[in-house]
Formats: sequence, structure tokens, C-alpha cells
Amino acid sequence: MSSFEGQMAEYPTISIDRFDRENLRARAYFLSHCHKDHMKGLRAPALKRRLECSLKVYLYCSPVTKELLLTSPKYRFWEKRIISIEIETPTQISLIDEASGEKEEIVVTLLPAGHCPGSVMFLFQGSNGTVLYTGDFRLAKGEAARMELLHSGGRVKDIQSVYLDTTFCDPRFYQIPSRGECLSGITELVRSWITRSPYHVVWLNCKAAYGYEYLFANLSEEFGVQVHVDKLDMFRNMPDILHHLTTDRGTQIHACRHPKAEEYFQWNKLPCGSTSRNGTPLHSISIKPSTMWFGERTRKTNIIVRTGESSYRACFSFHSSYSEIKDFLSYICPVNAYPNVIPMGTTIDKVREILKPLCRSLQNTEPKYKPLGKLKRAKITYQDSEEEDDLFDDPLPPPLRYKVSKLQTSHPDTVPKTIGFSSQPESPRREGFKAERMQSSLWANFIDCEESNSESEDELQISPLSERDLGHQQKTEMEIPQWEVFFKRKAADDGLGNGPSSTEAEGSQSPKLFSDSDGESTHISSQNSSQSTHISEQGSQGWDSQSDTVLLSSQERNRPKIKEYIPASETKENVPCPEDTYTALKCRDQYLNIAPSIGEPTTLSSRKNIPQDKMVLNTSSSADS
DNA sequence: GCGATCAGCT
DNA sequence: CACAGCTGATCGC
Repeated sequence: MSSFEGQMAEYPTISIDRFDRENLRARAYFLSHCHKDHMKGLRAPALKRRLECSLKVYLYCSPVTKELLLTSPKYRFWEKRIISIEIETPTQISLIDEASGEKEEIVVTLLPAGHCPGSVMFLFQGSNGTVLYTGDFRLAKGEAARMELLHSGGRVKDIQSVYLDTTFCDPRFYQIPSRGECLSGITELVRSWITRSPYHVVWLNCKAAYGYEYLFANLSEEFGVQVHVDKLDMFRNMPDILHHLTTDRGTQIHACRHPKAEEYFQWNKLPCGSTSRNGTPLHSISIKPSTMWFGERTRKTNIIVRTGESSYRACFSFHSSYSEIKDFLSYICPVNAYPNVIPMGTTIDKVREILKPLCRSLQNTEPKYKPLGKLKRAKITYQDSEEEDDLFDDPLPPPLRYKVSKLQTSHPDTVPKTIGFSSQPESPRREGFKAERMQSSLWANFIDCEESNSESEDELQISPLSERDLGHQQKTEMEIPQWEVFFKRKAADDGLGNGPSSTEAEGSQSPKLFSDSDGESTHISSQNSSQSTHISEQGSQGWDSQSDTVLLSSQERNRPKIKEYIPASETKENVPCPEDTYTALKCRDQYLNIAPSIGEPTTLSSRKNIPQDKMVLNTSSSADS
């Protein structure tokens, strides 16, 4: 949960993700994504009144966030006061104090945060320096290095402060399986079940929050089966999400919810109430996405853990792991880093200790030598210009909301050319750092979780899907979901619609998937049913943070036995439940050397450039009061 | 009746 | 497996 109070030291007249108390005086508001813990006060009467009095106050967010927010009637009153800003489009905003008339210009750039649909980080540039507010984010290693707008002149910008999502900023959470790995694991589990018969269904036990959409989309794409949800009107203008969802209960994949869902499930009833299809009883399993983490020296293992006869937990995280956070921050290397979250079981001081070494030290900062005598350049930025562009000295400009569109392939200069800043020129530190970084990031993912020395924990193979099944999925690691591609303004747009896009992703799975054998030796065999017994044993060893995951056991869990009246004929084997799953998966993977569906990022990202062409912008559309 | 806060529960 | 949000009780206005 974010404990960010809403204001940044450098720009205290704007408020982000908090709308109460001091924030009621802000000149402008920003919302990084549509999760309630970032919306405190957003619909409070106090703020409503403020809006009525201060006609120049606006809320800025991504187009998707705006869409999601306005779907709720409770927030409709914001309708005329929200200005959506396209991703990766530096935009100038005037911060006006309505009482004094005082005015300050700031340029904001939204960067994709990979947390949920519409989620962004805000990069602010103004007279008090460049600061980055990350909101909540999940970015894989090396991802910051690929964000053009974090760079200038070929190197990372000089960032004064970062307000950072530190949800998992604790060595306990050293690594979390990548999105691709998690997606692939879940896909295989789903496949192993729903391919048995049309009456085999899965229930994705997701929390009420945006962020699972890419999972739904990928499963739907993979199996040609839409996902049943309770509501989908919020996605009405996001066809790439919408097409994968349905309110028709007659599907094999459910993500519907109900307060008594768990109880229902005990009785073989889905949250939507379904228990049968065409008179034939359903056979269901539940999959609960939850974060699983591994220590530094722990070898990543299971993405799927069985928690009951028909229940599984699947790794899924909206937030970056400890190592991802460190990679991100050390790449940005700001002067200051402030945690937005204090993870449970730790303290703000501990988090600061972790962040500090990743920031610029005083020595590094030292006599920032600033060459004198630079000429003011008439800047015509060409596409690949690697020029440093941020030496401003131009007079302050005034277009109300000046947007700089990116030239298609350019290294966009962050700051709209006409805007001037008088301080904080980019310092010439770290030449060539970017390239170096990018390179290493290509393999960093694979070495970081290598060998363990002593910890006995690696062998946590409790899950039906052994590690090699779900293992390494490097490619997707490199991509963040571009939620925006899901978003389409009023169905009018180009036909980018459903392009098959996912294609190349398929099949390309790295062969390593299976090669990694050490496998067998250590784990609990997934071959046969003996699982539970082993487990208990394992349970007693101190495995890092996850002893509990262990779990399972299964057999003795209480789910009322109803479920097995599967007409034996329907199932491919007689043994209906658990072990089949294992073997099924296992076999499958042995024969298929492909990673079934790494779809997600790929699918989506293949269209990631879309926003670029639409730089047209409605410049003023909004801001005129 | 509404909102804010907290405990409890996923 | 610790995120994000609901429900329900309580208190104050």
C-alpha cells in the first residue's frame, strides 16, 4: 500500500496519487493508475468543492486510466476536469496559483509502468530539476534502459529524485519469476485441465483490481475461450481486452467473483453460480494468482503450487522484485530516492539503507563541472540526433500545453524545445553508460539466479509443474506490457484491431526449457502421487522465505469430494484429479518443445508503437476551461 | 445517511 | 506469499 503523501519536495504545488489533506491545495493533480490505494480523497466532498471553486485545476493521467476512472459513477464529476496525456509524449503544463496568479511551467512525460492497464510513471521536468514518480511498477531488468524518454543525448537523464515503488524492496523478495514465466506456467496448468473435456473449467481467483487483464487476454488467445468476468463495461473502448472477456457463464475459464466464492468452490460451484453445463456437472480447479518470491541464492523453481485437491496458487506479481527495483534505481541513479511504500516487516530506515547506495554519492556528484560558454543552439532535432538537448536558456515560453511529438524514430528530446529551464542541466556524467547497461541486461536475467551455495532450499519442487516445464522464458522478460495498445478511442481508430500479432512469439521458446535438468535429482518427484508425503518433510527445512509455499498436500484438504463424478468416459484417464495434472503436464512438455503461449507481452508489444502515430493531439481540447 | 477508520478476511 | 479491496462494526457529523 502506498504511503506516499502526495507531494514531492521539488514540486510541492502538484499532488500525485493522494487527494486529501495538504493535497487539497494543489495546482494540479496526477493519477498514476486506477487502484484505490492511490485514489485517497479523490471523491471526497472536500476535493469536489475545491474543483468547483478552482476552475483551473485538472487531473492528469493516461487515457486508459481516465477511461477506467470515469466508468465508475462515483468519479463522474471529474469528467470535465481530467486531461489525459498520451504515453511518452512530453507535455507542458502550467501550474497556476489562482489566488496570486503566480505561474510555473512544468513538463510531464508519462512512461509505461507495467503495473496494470493505464499505469504510468510520471517524469517531471521544471525549474527545480527532473524528478520521477514511479507510481506502482513492474519493470524487468534492463527495461529502464530501453525507455527513450529517460534519456537524453544518449545517456540517462540527470534525475534529482525518484519517488519509488518499494513494495518489494526487501532482500526477501530478491527474485520473482518473470511475467512470461508466470504466464506460461498458468497457461500450461489451464491447458492440462480444460483440454480434458468441455466440462472441465478453471476459476481464476483474482483479487478485485485491474492488472490481470493481460493474463485473461493471453489465456483467451491461447485457447480460443473467452474469460467470464462480472463486469466488462469499463473496457468498452479497449477492444483488445474486451474481446477476450465475456459475461456469458458458459465458458471454461472464469474470473468471476463473489463474496462467498471460496465457499462456493468447496461445493463445486463457481462464483457465478454455475455448477453444470448442459446438465453435466462441471469439474473445476481454482488458480489463485499470488506473488511468490525467492531469495538471492535460491534457484527459481515453481511457478505453480498445488494447495489442495483442486486448488493451485500461481505466481503473479504487479510489482518489481528487489533485484528489479535495484536494477531500475541503479540505472536511473538519481541524487535522491524516496520510498513510496514501506514493505511489511521492515522499516523506512532499512529501505533507505538499501536505496542510498544506488543513488549518486556526494563524490560522484561533486564538482559538477559545467562547461561555460556553450552556445545556444537553434535546435533542429533530427531523428537520430543524440544531442544533448537540455541546455536550456531559452526564454520561458508560454503555450499553455505544449506538446512535443516524437519523431518516429527519434531519441526524443525530453523537453519541448521551446521550453526553457534555467537550472539542472544534464550533467555529463556516465558517458556511454547506457549502452553498456543494455548489453549486460541481456543476460543478466539468466545469471542472477544461478547457483546457490548452500541453501537447501532450491529444491522446492512441490508443484505439479516442475521447474523445467515452466522455467525460463527469457524473451518476454524483456518486454513490458503496453497496456495502451489495448486502448482504443471510440471504436473509430485504425483497424489495428486484432491483428494476429502474437505469432512470432509462439514456438520460439527457448529449448532450455527442458534442458535444465538437475531437475530430477532434487525435487520431489512429480511423477507420482507420493507428493504429499515428501512434502511434509520438506516443510521442516528452513527454506528461505517460502517454507509455507510448500504446501500442499492435498489429499487431505477438505474439498468435499463431490467433484469426481466425472463420467469416467469423459476424462481421458480415470484418475480425475491431481496427479493427472502433473503427468499430463509433464508429458506434454516432453513432447512439445515449445512454450505454448508466451503470448502476452509479445502479443501486445508487437503493437506497442501505435501511440506514436497518433501524435496529433488534442492539445487544447481540454484546457480551456 | 454518509464518511472515515479499523479489524478481519481473503 | 503480503496485493488490493471488500465487508462490517464503530464513531462522529
